[in-house]
Order: sequence, then structure tokens, then C-alpha cells
Amino acid sequence: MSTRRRLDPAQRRTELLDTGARLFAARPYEDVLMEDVAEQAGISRALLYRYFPSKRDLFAAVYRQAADRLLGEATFDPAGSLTEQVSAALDAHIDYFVANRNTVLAANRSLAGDRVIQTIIDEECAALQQRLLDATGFENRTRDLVAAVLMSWLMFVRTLCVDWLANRTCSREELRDICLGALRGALNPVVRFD
Amino acid sequence: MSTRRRLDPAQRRTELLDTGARLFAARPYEDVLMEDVAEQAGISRALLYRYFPSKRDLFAAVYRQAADRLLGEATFDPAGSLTEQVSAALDAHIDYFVANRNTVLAANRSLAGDRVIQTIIDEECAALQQRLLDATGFENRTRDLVAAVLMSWLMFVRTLCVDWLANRTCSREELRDICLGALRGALNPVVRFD
DNA sequence: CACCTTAGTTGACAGACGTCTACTAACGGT
DNA sequence: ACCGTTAGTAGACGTCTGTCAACTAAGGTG
Repeated sequence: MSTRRRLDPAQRRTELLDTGARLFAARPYEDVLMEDVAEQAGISRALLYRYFPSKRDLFAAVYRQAADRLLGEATFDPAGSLTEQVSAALDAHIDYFVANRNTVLAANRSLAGDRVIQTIIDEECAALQQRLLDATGFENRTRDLVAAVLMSWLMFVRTLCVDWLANRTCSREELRDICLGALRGALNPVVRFD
Repeated sequence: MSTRRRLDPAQRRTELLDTGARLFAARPYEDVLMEDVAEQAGISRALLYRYFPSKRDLFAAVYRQAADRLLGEATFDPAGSLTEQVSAALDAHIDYFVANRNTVLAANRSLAGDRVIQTIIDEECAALQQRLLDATGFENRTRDLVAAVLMSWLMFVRTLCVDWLANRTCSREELRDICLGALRGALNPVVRFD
């Protein structure tokens, strides 16, 4: 210990969140030790546990921050066809997946069962579904049908993207085109897509 | 130790598989200790680790057995409409989910990220997809389209069922009807369902 | 029956998460 | 300037997974 820093809890928290984000982005969840996080943040393990009662809690906070950031950035361009909009959204999403590879993999694999993580992912899906739904502008029965298909499709996309992130089975473009094709294929007979 | 039993490895393995199945069915994954399994099976922890190099390996073996059993039992009745067949298949699946609650929850939540578990689930999905696909009897382009929708739908079904198992948000019948309705809704405009 | 292969035991250890208690020192208010 | 609140530390402990080395004994075979 050189000199002990006494910070405002809120500020300390954001610092810890940042170090956590850095480490969880750098290596797989299991390889990030609470010890490491504490050390990198220049505090004791005990204090880290005071702020985040468990490793999962820390990760959940980190992940939520990242997810919120994505949702905040990803704005739909009201101009352009629906295909273009969805395509752009997919690109943004894949960018995000690539940029946060380890974090995303941890959330969707190692911690897929965690209630908190699940909640975050569910909310993320719900938000995306809502936006897509708004972008389509359907009403009533059609809207509900499209909503169901969309949610199912989001599941499909997430699964495929996570698998792709882990196994790199195809090119980035192919991935996007497969997802887009799946949506078009599923939705085309239901409503006029473009 | 009363008397030490020296068994044929194959037989010992099946015994361990059975005790494992019993315990993993009785309580959540985290609450089943390797210690417990060894004790229940009347052997030492070290020997258990000789047969299954990790707790996950043990669980994977247990889960695979259960999944294979389900696939073995679930036979499609060639008579009857497709709706009836899918409905029956769904019922069988939900039965299986209820009967193996903790095991299914462990596989789909706690261990959702495990490669081995994922492989088992993937194979299970692929098998179900194949059967449904065969039951529909479509060819070529239609077959491929239906296959994609089916896989996506299986994702939807699994997600919904696991969530239902954990949260019991609706009745058994509602669950089945929601799943069936989703398939009909998604597939109806694509091909003649019945 | 004696022997030998190999199934099985024992106990100690390392690594990681998480808990707890007692201690220390930074900083804001009077 | 001091002093109390409370951020922060030190470090020992318990639990569970997984590893290892040294030992023991069942049971088929010559």
C-alpha cells in the first residue's frame, strides 16, 4: 500500500465498474479473479466485496452498463426501407458482440442461468423487440403476431451470434445475411416486409 | 466402510449414473456435492472422480441419458393431423420437463454455457427438428424454410418451457397452447398446416 | 491356494469464492 | 485543530472442487 485513497462511494463504484469491464472484456469470466479486480483497482478484496457482494453481482453490473450503452447508441434511422434498418441494427449488434466478445460470451454461456443476467438479457431483448415493432408500425392483431415472431427471431439471432462468436463458423457478412434472411423468410408471408 | 464392493467398471458406472440422476433430479445442481454422490453410491470421492473427471462430466452423462431416453420414447403417431402430432409431442416434452425439473433447469441455466451440455441440447434439438420435418413431409425449398422456422420455434419452445418451469407463469395447458399457437401462427401462412 | 492385476481407499493439498472480526486512517464538521 | 464517522485494510477461516501419492484388498487365473 502506497497511499490509501478514500473516495466517495459512488465514484469508487464507477471505478470498480470500469476495472471490471476492462478485465471481463480481456479474458473469460472464470479467468478473472476477484483478487485481480481488487488489485487492479488498487483496493482490498474485502472492499470489493463490500461494493459487489459476489463476483456475479459485479459482472451483472458491468454487463448491464454495456447493454444499456448499446441500447443508448443504437438508434434506428427512420429513413430507408425496413430491410435497411434491420440490417443496420444487426450490424450494430454484431459490432457490439465483437467488441465485447468475452463479456457477451460470459453472459450467454458461463452465466446464462443467473437470474440477474437473465433479467438484463430479457430486458435487452424486450427493448429491441419494442423498437423493431415500432419500426414496423403494425397495429392490433398483426402487431401481436409480429411481436411473437420477433421475439422468437431475437432468440434465433442471439443463439446464432453467440455460437458464431465462440466458433466463427462463417464470415461476418454471412452471419448478418443469414439472420436477415431468416427474418425475411419468416415474416415475408405474414406481412409485406418492404 | 462396512464391506468394500469391487465391481465391473461398466456396472459401477451405471450405478454412479443412477445415483447422479437421482440426486440431480432431487435438488439444484449447485446443491449436489460430489461428496454426496460418492456417499450415496457407497464409494470414495476419489473413485467418483476416476469415473467422471469433473462434476460437469457427471452431470453431462446423467443428462445425456435422460435426453436419449426421451428421444427413445417419444414416437410420432403417423395417424392424426399434424396439429395432433405436434400437440402430443409437446405434451410428452412438458411431461419430461416436469419429471426432470431440476435436471432440466441445471442443463438450461446453471450449465447453459458448458460445451458438452450444449452439444447434447443441440443434438436433442436437431433430432426433434428432424422428426418434425419428416412428419411434415415437405421437400426441397419448402423443407428448408420449414426447417429454419422449426429450429427457431424449438428455441422459442425451449426458452418458454424453461422459464415456465422456473417461474410457473401459467398453466400447463396454456403453455402447450401458446407453443402450438406460435407454431401455427408462424407456419400457417407459409404452408398448409393441417 | 497363492499371486497379481486393478478397483478402491485415505488423507493431505492447492485454488477460488465468500465471510467475518478487529483494526486503521481519511476527511468533513464544529 | 481535533474528533467522530465511515471508507478501507489485514488476514484468518470455512466450503467446495479438483489433484495426487501411497496404500489396501477383491477376485479371476495359473
